[in-house]
Amino acid sequence: MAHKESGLKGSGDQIVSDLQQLELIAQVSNEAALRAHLAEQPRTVYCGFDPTADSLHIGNLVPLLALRRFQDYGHQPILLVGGATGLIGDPGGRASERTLKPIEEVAAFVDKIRDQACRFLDFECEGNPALVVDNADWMKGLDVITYLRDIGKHFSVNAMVQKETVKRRLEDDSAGISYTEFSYMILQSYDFAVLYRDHDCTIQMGGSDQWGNITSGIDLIRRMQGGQAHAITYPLITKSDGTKFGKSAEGAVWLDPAKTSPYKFYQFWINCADDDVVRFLKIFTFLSAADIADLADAQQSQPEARLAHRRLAQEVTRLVHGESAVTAVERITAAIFSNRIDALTEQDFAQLAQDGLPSTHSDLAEVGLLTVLVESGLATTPKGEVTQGQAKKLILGNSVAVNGVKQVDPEFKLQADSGRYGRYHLVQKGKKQHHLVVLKR
RNA sequence: GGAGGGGUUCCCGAGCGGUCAAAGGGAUCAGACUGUAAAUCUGACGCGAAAGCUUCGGUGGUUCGAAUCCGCCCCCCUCCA
Repeated sequence: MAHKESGLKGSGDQIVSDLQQLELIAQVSNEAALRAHLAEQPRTVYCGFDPTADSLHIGNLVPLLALRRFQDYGHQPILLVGGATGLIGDPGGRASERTLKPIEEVAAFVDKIRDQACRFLDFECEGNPALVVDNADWMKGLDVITYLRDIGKHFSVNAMVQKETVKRRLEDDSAGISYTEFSYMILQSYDFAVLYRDHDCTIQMGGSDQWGNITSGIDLIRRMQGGQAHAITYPLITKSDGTKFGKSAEGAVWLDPAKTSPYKFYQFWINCADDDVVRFLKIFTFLSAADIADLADAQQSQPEARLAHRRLAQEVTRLVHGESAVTAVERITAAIFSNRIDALTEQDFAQLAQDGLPSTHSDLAEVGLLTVLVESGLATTPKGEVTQGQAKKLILGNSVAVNGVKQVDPEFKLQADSGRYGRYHLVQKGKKQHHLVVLKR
């Protein structure tokens, strides 16, 4: 993903002010020192991503976009994939011990995550091309004696126990922490030290829950190499209603279109709360401060127009899935939420399925509504199972519409000739979930 | 290895021989109101149309009857060694 005009975006420490304005800085090791450091010459910044799943999710966009902002100011970003640390598990941000994943599985995750993350940075540009590294490269060969003598010796358990992430687990009566996870901090610190040594990387960025790990990396660099490094953390993204950010009904919102369709992805953003939209525009888009201020005004003066929401959804979807996905997804959205269903042409229907609206094609000319709800997965219980009972409840609860008409009869059948253009049925559950059923004509 | 405290439905958390499919809260889904928002109110929330069936770490008992009592096993936490 190219994004030229980098490098000349003002003096090197302007990035700090920018991030501050965007509410993207939770803590900084020493602001004055960091600013001086950045202003002096282009620097190298890194952020780590542990392979905990086969895709990144929207929470990972925060550091990814922040790295790109650094790159736009002429600094070099390093993207570290935790092929090794992912095998250990970070105790941070977790109330209890992780289940270790099989080694092969993590290796597969590493590949996917590397590919995904790369799209957000520029690897070709002059001067400060991004770099991807995998900490398995230097951890795999590390033997225990070296680990304990050369690295472990620099860590005081007394200090480690004081770190927030560890402390919380020690104080929790029901959790505790294994030696494995306890050691995570050492590994992450060592990463920083290796990057400092090999790439002159002097800044590490991470979530505010990484603060302890990052600062202990700074300490390690001072002890092993006598160097001075810096830390920047971003706040963990919260939602105004206090629920966890990044979760939708089906769980996390993934960047992988196979796991979260661009349509759902777009819908996630357009559905965010009013109180969050401006903040999200700052964090998840590259819009200028002026544009964001305009959108904020619009949001204030005519909230029902949802201009800010729409722009947010467009921008983020474009960033992650590209321009054509935005077009496709907006076509679906317009059809479903703005137009009337009877205004859709036959081509429109055909296009909906292509654009990524969930759909099924059936060989039958008739199919029961219950069956449709079950097979489409719309009849998901609060627990996450798909059952016929749930389908019936939904129908009886006045929650299901076919081609815009509510159906309250559980025995209702979709028939080809009663559908639009002799085959299309748009089945709707609640206000926001749709499924297109195409029958045999 | 020893002593003590725990493992309950998606999560937290009550229950401690029948009235328990299991209080309460959260999350989730739906309905109403709206703006594809928030807040609020209502309903649903193990499976099943129902009879009924399957749940309270596992297993074997005691009992007419167990999430609740007993034995053994597994796992977690704290302290001691």
